This record gives sequence, structure tokens and C-alpha cells, in this order.
Amino acid sequence: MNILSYGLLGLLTRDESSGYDLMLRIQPHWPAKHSQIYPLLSRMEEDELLSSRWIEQTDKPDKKMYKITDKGIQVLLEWMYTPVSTSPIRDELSLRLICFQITNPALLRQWIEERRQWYQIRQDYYEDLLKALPDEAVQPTHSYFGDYIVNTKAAMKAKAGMEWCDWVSDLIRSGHAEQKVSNSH
Amino acid sequence: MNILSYGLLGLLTRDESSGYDLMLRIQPHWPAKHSQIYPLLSRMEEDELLSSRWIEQTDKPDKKMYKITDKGIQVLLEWMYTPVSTSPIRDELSLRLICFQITNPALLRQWIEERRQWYQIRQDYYEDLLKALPDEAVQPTHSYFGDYIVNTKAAMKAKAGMEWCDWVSDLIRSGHAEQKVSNSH
DNA sequence: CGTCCCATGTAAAAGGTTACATGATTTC
DNA sequence: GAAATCATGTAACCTTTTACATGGGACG
Repeated sequence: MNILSYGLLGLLTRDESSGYDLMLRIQPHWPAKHSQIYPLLSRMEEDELLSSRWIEQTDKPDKKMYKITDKGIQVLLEWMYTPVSTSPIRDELSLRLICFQITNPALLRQWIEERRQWYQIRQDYYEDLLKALPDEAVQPTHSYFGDYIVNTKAAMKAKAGMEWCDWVSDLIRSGHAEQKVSNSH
Repeated sequence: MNILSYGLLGLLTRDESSGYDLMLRIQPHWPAKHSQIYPLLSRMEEDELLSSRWIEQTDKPDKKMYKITDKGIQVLLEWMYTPVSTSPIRDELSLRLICFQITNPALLRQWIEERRQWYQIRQDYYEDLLKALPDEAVQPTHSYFGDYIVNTKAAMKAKAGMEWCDWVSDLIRSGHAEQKVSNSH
């Protein structure tokens, strides 16, 4: 049982879902391909954390709907009371920046511009997800409160990324800077 | 040749380094264990991107110092002109939050508190790295400008994370909220 | 006396990506 | 006619983590 498996179990506490649908639902929080998800679901069914049934469809391919079992809920609950891990952050851009001097300043400007666009797309994406939530999700007792704060986190992180890009752009435009305090942008 | 390999090559454009030292130097930007780095360095030496020599030490174990070759610089430069990838973001906390309702509110408060502390430690860490840089690193022409902006990025991200934690804490303290606009905290 | 830092390596296992494989329906 | 969406699965490969393996010096 890895983190992704628990995440899938968690999604299944809300709705009965197909593997394909679970892939789409978990993507915003934990990118995973179908080739990784289908075997995990099979294994969890073997371990009796999930049960499944085939739904026949006429216009679309048939699908296998998964449901969490009592044992599944128990296993999920046990996980919830274990320490939360923090994932390592790996950004190729960082590795390029620390040696970008061997190239030219235009390349730096291009990277920052591209990255800013990427952050913008991400911010828009998560704000769309927020808009799709019911208004009552802002209340801590609401069942979608978790989605509300998680999507807000992603949007805030993207915004911080954009601010960093703008800060770098200003720095390279002016060619110099007064201070090197990180939170004085 | 994976991203980590290029990152190691990049660090070696600055100084001749041992594998152990490269591990310590790359950790802030790309977490990697020695067991991953040593084989990559060996392979790059085989491919003649690096050369090495043993340095005998009396008080510490002997070490193998790596130097980048002309071929290595060429390969690194080619990589610099390829598209920059963006790493997927995976956070266990997000997966827990979207189904935390099956537990209790105290657990949520605990997770946010712990996460805030973690962000604080990260911010302090990257600000210490910034303080260790020479003052002139703020200038885009300086050889440490890359480190300056990369460490600032990490510090800003950590700060954004803390702001999110505080925002969530406020939400759960007040028990309700007026708006659900992400950038109105 | 135990733990941390230095320093190098290998092996096995787990996690994740890319490619292979199939196939109907819808949309441009 | 091409591409995207829905829908499931397997196999090969690459990346990363954990564990095995060794050993001296410093510090408390």
C-alpha cells in the first residue's frame, strides 16, 4: 500500500468510481497514469479493500465500478492516524538556473517567461476547480471543505510562483538590485 | 542521461568536487541519496563527460574528485537549449485533506500545525543559504545569481505555504468564511 | 560508549513513465 | 479523415528509496 493507493481509497469514500474516473479525479492532487492506477485497484480488490462490478454502457465502453469495503475504510482510517510525509521537491529549472551563466541572458529570460505562463495556467486551472465547488464548501464542516482548501493551496502556490517570475524579470531588467532579502520583492 | 546527471554536470562547471560533496550541494535543489549519485558519476566518467583523480586524506577517508571534461561541457550546453520540463507535484497532505471528514477536526488542526512548522524550517533554511551568498550575487551578471534566485524561489514558496496554513487555521477557528476567493486571505 | 560526519560503493525493491494493445463514438 | 474522449489492461524501462557493506576520526 503506497500513498497513491490510500488516495484512491480516500476518493472512493465519496463515490463509487471507475478506474478511469479515479484517474481523472486524482490527477489534480497526485498525477498518475492509468497504467499505474489499474494494477493498484486490482491488488486492493484482491486484498478485499475494494469490491467491483461491471457496468455495461451502449455509447461508451463498459466500465468496472469500484466500491470501498468496510475493511478498506478501516485500512484508510489507520493510515490517517500515521505521520504525514512531505514529498521532495524537484524542479529542473532550479538545476538549470544554478549554472545558466555558461549560456546567455536571453535563455534565462525565456525560461522565466515560459515558467510564468505555466504558473498562470495552473492558477487558472485550480481557480476553475474552486469555482466548480458548492459555495458552502468554505465551511469546515462541509464534505468538500478539504477540496476547497487543497485547491486554494495549489492556486496560492501558483500565484507565489508567478510573483517569483515577476521578481526575477524585474531584477534582470534593471540589471541590479538594492537588497537580497527574499521577502522584500 | 537524466536530469540529475545534468544537474551534477552543472555543479561541476563551478568546482572540482567529490561525489559526497556533490550530494550535499545538489540536495537543496534536487534531493538525491549517495546511492543514486555514485553510479551516475561512474557512468558519466565512462562516457568521458567527467574525469577523476583520488585525493588522499589523513584525517578523513580518501576521496575521488571529479572534473568536467570539454565533452561534458558540450553535452551540458546541448541540454540547456532543450525545453525545460516541469516536475509533477505530489503532496500526501492533499490526499488526506480531500477525505479528512472520515476522521475528526482535531486531526486537521494537527496536520496544519505540523505543516506550518515544516514550511518555517524550510524558509529559515533557504534564507540561511541566501545569507551565505556574497552580496554581489543579486546582480544578474554574478556567477552566483542563479543560486540567489533559486534559493529565493524556495523561500518564497515556503512563505506561501505558511500563509496557506495560517489561512486554513483562521478558517477552522472561525468555523465559517465570507468568500471563497483564493487570493483574498 | 554511542552517535555523527566523512567517504565510497552495490543490490534489491518500490514507484512512476512510456510504450504496446484494442476499439467504439464524437467532434473538428 | 484525424484527433480526442472513454475504457481497460500488460510489459518494459527508468528513477528513486532502502538496505547492505566498510571504516576511521571527532565529540559528548
